[in-house]
Amino acid sequence: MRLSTRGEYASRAMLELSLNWPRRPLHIRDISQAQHIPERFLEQILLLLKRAGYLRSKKGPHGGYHLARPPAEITVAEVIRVMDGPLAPIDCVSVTAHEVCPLEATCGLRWLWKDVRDAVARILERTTFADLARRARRLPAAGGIRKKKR
Amino acid sequence: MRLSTRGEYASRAMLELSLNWPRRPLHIRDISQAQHIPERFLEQILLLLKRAGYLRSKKGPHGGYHLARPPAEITVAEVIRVMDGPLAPIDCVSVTAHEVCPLEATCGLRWLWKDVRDAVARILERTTFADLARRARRLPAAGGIRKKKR
DNA sequence: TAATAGTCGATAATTTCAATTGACTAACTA
DNA sequence: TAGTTAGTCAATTGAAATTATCGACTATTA
Repeated sequence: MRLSTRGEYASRAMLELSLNWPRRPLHIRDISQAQHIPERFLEQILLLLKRAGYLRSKKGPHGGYHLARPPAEITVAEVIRVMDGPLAPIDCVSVTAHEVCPLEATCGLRWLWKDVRDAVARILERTTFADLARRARRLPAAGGIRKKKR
Repeated sequence: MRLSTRGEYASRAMLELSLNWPRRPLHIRDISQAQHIPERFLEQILLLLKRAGYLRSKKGPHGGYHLARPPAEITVAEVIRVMDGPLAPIDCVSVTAHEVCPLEATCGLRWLWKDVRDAVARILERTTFADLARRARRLPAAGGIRKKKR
């Protein structure tokens, strides 16, 4: 029942970008350092998020990534789905992947996995990156969310 | 956010054993055939469940596996934990794994993953195999058994 | 045009997962 | 007690997914 590292990195990166919103773009490197994500791996992740329409990018000096929409309009569920696919614990219960389950007896379990899927989806679909940013800012904030040195 | 095949097989096998409870033991082969689970793989799974105290076994003719406790006293959460470990989507939020997260900014996400973990745990901890068996029996049973005539 | 910074495809490294194997032990039954 | 049934166990293989890295490329800016 685990979230992939990709999914975790993606949500952390999106949060970092949301904390920065709507200021100038962030470099891959800045996000990487702030969130301790391997730079080249993060590069891939951001590219996927861009292709999926959640980020925009700019090349060259003063380039970088920024959100394509305000944080309040992006849910965690969307981001996780882009990175990891359906939220459902098994396919026969997925809204986005639906697969017909050939076993009768499995059906004794189907409603349960559906309950789980729904519970997870409910939480992740109602939580936006604005919610996350709001709560992140309120924290005692040790060390440095804001980091300006170069 | 996926359930492993192991976890799925284990819960199917436990359901099969619960449907049979408290009659005589089931052979690995019977469970394997009823639930379409590779026999030698199922063997491993049942052994783990036995070692964890959920099953008892008997060798020789008329041997097989049976539940160590009544289905009403075994939750799905327990079985999934035996097979796949903690229910939590990430470790820093797990009740059974516990890991200190070194990042401040991540904490902006921590509460969310905790909510997800709790939601999943709540469902899987309140659902017993007796619940599953009850609902499985009630199904129309498309392939094999016809509904009883009256 | 030099430096910056994202783009892209390929692939390497690692880990996890699913499954298989063979040799073994216990229990029953004829 | 011999023979068969059935679970036990450790080791390992194979495959797939995941995580991560690389190098060459393109766009942008000063």
